[in-house]
Amino acid sequence: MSELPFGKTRTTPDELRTQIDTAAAVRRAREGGVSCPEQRIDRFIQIVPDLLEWLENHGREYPWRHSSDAWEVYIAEILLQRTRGDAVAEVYSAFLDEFPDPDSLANATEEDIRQLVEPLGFVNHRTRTLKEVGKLFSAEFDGDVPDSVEELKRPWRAGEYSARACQMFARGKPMALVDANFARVIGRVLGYEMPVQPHKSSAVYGLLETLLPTSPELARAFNLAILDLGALICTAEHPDCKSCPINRGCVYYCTRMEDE
DNA sequence: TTCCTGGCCT
DNA sequence: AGGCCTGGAA
Repeated sequence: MSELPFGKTRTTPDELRTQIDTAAAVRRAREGGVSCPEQRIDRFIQIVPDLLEWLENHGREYPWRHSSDAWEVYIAEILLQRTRGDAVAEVYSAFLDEFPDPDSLANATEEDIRQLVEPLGFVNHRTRTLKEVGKLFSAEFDGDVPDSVEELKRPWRAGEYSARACQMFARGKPMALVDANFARVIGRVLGYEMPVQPHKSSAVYGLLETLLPTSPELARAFNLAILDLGALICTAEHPDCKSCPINRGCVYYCTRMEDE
């Protein structure tokens, strides 16, 4: 097991082509309204190594990224739902300190939980979810974290993204992740027409599945890189395209330059 | 007002 | 699949 927080950040287009079904990606891209999809996907594969190198130098160092413990990662994913990483980092160690395993969470009072997640918002939601997580894992999984997406999704408000992220980042199982960041970044880079709710679109999941490298270490780096690029550079408003490590391969950037 | 490593309800 | 919601922060 590698201890590198970002996974494998050194790769080449040739290595990626052995791990990515290019023809399938082109098909998916075309379905999403991408013009010249063959060239777009080829261009994308060429800039991925730059993206991963950028991650190596600029990626965010959060404690949950240094952990391969399923409980620590799963808790992080729950706390991170629609919440900034920096905010979660403020309460994360205190939370794990008090609730180091499902049993301790199962035995906690709502007030104990509420107090710890207070600064994050979604307080009622999160308190209920965490309580359910503790009780369910404690009662039905012998105090362990289950090892399948379906089982990880059982607690109320533990959904597709959180479950898949846990399997990806804790268990090293390559998983396509779709949230607002992935949709925005991929949509801009490829010129893909994103639906209103990308995270519930099977077409978007399909596209990300085909683009995801098959090796766990590259898949990890790929996912973290897009996540951090979306948070730090390719932001919803006023993206910092000039600083973007992959602007040379980005439809959004190139279109923008032509307009100016 | 919008955004943040979405998910639930109908 | 579409609508809607939760809260602190920018």
